[in-house]
Amino acid sequence: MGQRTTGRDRMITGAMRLFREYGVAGTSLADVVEHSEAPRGSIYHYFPGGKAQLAEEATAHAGRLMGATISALVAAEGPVKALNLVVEHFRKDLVESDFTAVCPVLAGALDGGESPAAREVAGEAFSSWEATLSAALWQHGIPARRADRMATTAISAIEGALVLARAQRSTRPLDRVAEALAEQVGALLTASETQP
Amino acid sequence: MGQRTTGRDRMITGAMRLFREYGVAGTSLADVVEHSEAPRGSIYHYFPGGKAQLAEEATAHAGRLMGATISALVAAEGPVKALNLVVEHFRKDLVESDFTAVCPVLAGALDGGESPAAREVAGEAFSSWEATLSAALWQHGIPARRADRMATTAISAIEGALVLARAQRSTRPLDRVAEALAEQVGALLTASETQP
Amino acid sequence: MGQRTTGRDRMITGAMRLFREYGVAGTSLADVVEHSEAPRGSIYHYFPGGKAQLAEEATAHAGRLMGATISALVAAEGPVKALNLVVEHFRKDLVESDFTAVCPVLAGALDGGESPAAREVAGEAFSSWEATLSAALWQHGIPARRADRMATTAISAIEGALVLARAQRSTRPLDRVAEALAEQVGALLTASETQP
Amino acid sequence: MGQRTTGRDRMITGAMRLFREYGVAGTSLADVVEHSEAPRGSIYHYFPGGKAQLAEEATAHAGRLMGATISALVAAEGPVKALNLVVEHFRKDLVESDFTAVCPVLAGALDGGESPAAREVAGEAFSSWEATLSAALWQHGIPARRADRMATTAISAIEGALVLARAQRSTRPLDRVAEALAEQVGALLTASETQP
DNA sequence: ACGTTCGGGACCTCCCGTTATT
DNA sequence: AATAACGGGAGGTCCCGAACGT
Repeated sequence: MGQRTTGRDRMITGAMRLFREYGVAGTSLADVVEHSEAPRGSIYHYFPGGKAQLAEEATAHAGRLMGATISALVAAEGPVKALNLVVEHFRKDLVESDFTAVCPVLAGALDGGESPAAREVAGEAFSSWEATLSAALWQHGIPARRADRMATTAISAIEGALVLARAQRSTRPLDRVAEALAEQVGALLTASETQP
Repeated sequence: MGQRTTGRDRMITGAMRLFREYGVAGTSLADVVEHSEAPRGSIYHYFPGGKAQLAEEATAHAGRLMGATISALVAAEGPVKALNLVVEHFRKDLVESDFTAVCPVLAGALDGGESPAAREVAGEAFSSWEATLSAALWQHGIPARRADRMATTAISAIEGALVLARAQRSTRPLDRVAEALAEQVGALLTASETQP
Repeated sequence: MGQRTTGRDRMITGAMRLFREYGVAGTSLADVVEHSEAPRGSIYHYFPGGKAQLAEEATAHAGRLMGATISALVAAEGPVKALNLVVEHFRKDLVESDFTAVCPVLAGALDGGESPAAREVAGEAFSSWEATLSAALWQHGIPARRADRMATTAISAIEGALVLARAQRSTRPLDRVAEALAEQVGALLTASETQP
Repeated sequence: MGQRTTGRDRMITGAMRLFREYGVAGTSLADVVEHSEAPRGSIYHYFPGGKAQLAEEATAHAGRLMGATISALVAAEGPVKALNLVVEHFRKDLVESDFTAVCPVLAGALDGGESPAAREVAGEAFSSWEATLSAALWQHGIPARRADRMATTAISAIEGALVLARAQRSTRPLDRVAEALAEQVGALLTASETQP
């Protein structure tokens, strides 16, 4: 804490921001150093693994960030409201970037062969999100199997809606998915309360 | 009729195949010509717009293909089974490619600035799929607003599940989403039947 | 006479126009067919020798055109006024093209190895112009040796002034050369009259 | 001091040498790196502006070089002999290159749109040469207006004669222009001495 | 340690010439 | 005969990784 932002950190966050807009393959290291205001030659010093390592760490970082957010939100607000706020978070980034920024973890997941590790950590991030969400649903009385299905579907639908929203340059997919998820999760919750 | 596959066609399908595995930016035109067994120098002849045009046409082609499939399936099998078969279709490609191939339209939607047109046609493809699905749901008695939500959510969830499945190297996300969609759509349909 | 302009002619004149602005190497055959409104595939039919032949013929054509102009002018107006009108001619093209068009023959002379023939015909064109001018000066009483020097210098100075004018985006070099030539040739003529 | 020739310098001088023989458009960067024995990938490092910047710097370098030569010669030898030596200089390069090498600044001036900056610096180089020469003539008593005319004409005639000499594969145009310029400038000087 | 300078390679563009059509 | 479809090849851009100097 209180740790000043080092060049390495700036590179990771800068890369994250670029990856979610242009993808990993669509982002050059020159772009990263420019948007990070970091010296050109430092990248190999900080990331001996090169672009692959940078992609991996940026994906992992983004995965942890969003994972922490989800955990905090479900604990504080419950799963229904948490999902809404997560969607809200992505929608904000999307709109502010003029419908280009999707999700850095999605970018890592779709990296084409350059960084198998990035794909792997993306998978782990998604798994973690699913687990957090499923656990919260289960704690609200939803059977485990059904909670797993709902959690995976929610994460998938949000990530997918981001892609649709980017393509259509509209928040409509995101809005609709948010409504549908709220309705479906709400239905599951009321059902679990009436038959304990 | 009986029109033999021309170099141009082979390039589009080859590009489609590569784009869904490596993304647009992650695919080089050299790769395309190699996998298409098409002449190196003909790209510019067939696609004066270069890679951007190729990405646009490949995305459009994939969008129309899947659109036609969805239309046929919902007409023949009804929305619930249609969704299951669509998932089946994507799952097959995914597994056969060792968990790398997602959806060409998704690749076009995420193309980073190189081809705005590809993103646009991806958006149109998604819209068309949503419309087809929503119409089918509406014809089965589901209110329009709810049908729209469900259609968008279904497409989003499937596309998103593909990304999760690729990242986790597992069909589990796809399976779970398929089950959840079947359940949710089924619930809507039975509800609409009981209150005509 | 009355001969309609054929595709071949349009190509030569179009090439001439482009060569004097962008040079031979800087002009693509695609540009030529575009500015000539001639079909793409015709170029090899009309000019089996390809770009080299086109450059040669365009240079030759331009050389003959200007040669005829010089001949006519010196015959009708005498060498002093003829030189002025020749400069006038080049200046008009230069200004109308926003200081880009120099002389097609100069372009042919500077063609880099692509077409040795173009360089050769450029040399012949220059020789012809020099001869015409020298003969005219001699006929006005100037000694042969001095007439040759003057003719070569005049042609050289005009061609060089075109380059300077293009680089400086100004007609000043052309204007100064015109004045200097008029003065020098005038001096030679008056000198020859006084001591026959 | 004693600074060894770096890759960048070798590239500029190599480019200069090629440009004056094949023109800017007729010279490929591959040729430059080959004749410079410089690494292939360093071009963009040394010249971020690419070929345009290389053309600009090569033209500027050549312009300064010849400008310094002219200055030194007129100071040491006077304008008449200076012009003769300048011609000598160009003639040497021309003959040694088997009548292909003209003047790098002329090449920059004729660059077709690829590098507007090269054309501009060529214009400045010519202006500088003109100014130096005109000043020298004025210092020898020739009226300013006439000195300007003579200077511009001399530069133009030499540059033009180079083109004629290249086209005709002969030094004759250069020789004639040298004689004519010597005669004309000599006449002006004697005239200015007799009427102080 | 840290950062600049440098090197090979591969990307996309597109040009020129030839081969099939009409 | 005249044109369009097509092929190989090279050009310029620029990227990523390593070597060097500070």
